[in-house]
Amino acid sequence: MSDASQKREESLDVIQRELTAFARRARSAAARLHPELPLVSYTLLAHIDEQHGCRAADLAAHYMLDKSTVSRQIGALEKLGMVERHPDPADHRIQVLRPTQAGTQALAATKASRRAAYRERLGEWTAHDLAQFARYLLRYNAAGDATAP
Amino acid sequence: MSDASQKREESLDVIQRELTAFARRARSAAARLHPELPLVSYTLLAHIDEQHGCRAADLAAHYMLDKSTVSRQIGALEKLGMVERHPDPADHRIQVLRPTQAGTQALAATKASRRAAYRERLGEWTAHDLAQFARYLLRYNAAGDATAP
DNA sequence: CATTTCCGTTGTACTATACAACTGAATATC
DNA sequence: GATATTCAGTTGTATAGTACAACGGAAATG
Repeated sequence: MSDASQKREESLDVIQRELTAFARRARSAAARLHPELPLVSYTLLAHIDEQHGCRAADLAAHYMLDKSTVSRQIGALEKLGMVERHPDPADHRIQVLRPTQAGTQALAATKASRRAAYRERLGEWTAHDLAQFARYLLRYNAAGDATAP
Repeated sequence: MSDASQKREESLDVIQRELTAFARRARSAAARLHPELPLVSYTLLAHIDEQHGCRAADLAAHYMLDKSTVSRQIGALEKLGMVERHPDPADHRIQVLRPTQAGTQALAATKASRRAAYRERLGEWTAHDLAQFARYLLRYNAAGDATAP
């Protein structure tokens, strides 16, 4: 194996290991830091908000979740008063999901507290390094959803 | 807010969002690609292997898992014949965990298949970008285990 | 129409996880 | 040296998140 491709392999191994380590820790850390709005709910709620309303099937597709999982998660969010289901007049099979005011607020609060945590954690980084890291992550995630990790 | 710190905030948001997206997908993708050795078991087994034997408490600390969780995971790995527990003669409280031959093999196989997936996914990247990305991930993960995401 | 396909719910089961209570072993304190 | 404390691991119990399968109603397609 050439020297260059040797280096590539090493980098790949590091990326694999570190991303996996991150994934392994993400949930517990999120649960600890934001008990009021669990990671999964947060993620779904954020997506609903960004899309300005969407269907359960969209969430399932986007996050590779079973529709039953999404259905229950939405149920939980509804019980918390964070989302509302609006029947679509044009197609009675569809429910359009929208964040309630409480949902929007909770989302903003969680987003702010997460941002603060990241700001602290990455406080030593230069703006250039942050921008580079963000760019790499975007590129990585865009590279095909089905291949990780 | 200054222009520079505006940029910082944007990068932080991207990093937060992309890492979260990754974490959300990691489990299902791993389960799909490697049904024979689940993500958690794989991770623990890999750590045991890299450390050339370690204690359950080390695993718990490193992955921020409860010791009961580790205990059960190790139990599962043992039942699969992938790890052995060796009592430490110097301290009878301690069990040194070691991969069995079967464990080492399964680990190698899974590692190879993951590496192949990564190689394909990141095939377009230059060696330099891979190295940079790996560096950032290492730095990120080293920056304090308790703050993410 | 009849069939198929789509959207969502519900029943059931499994995995990963945490917390608490416990056992046994080593260390510290008096 | 006896007692108390701390440490390593197990087990009981509970919970969250998830998948798969079976279903119901609604729409699209033949």
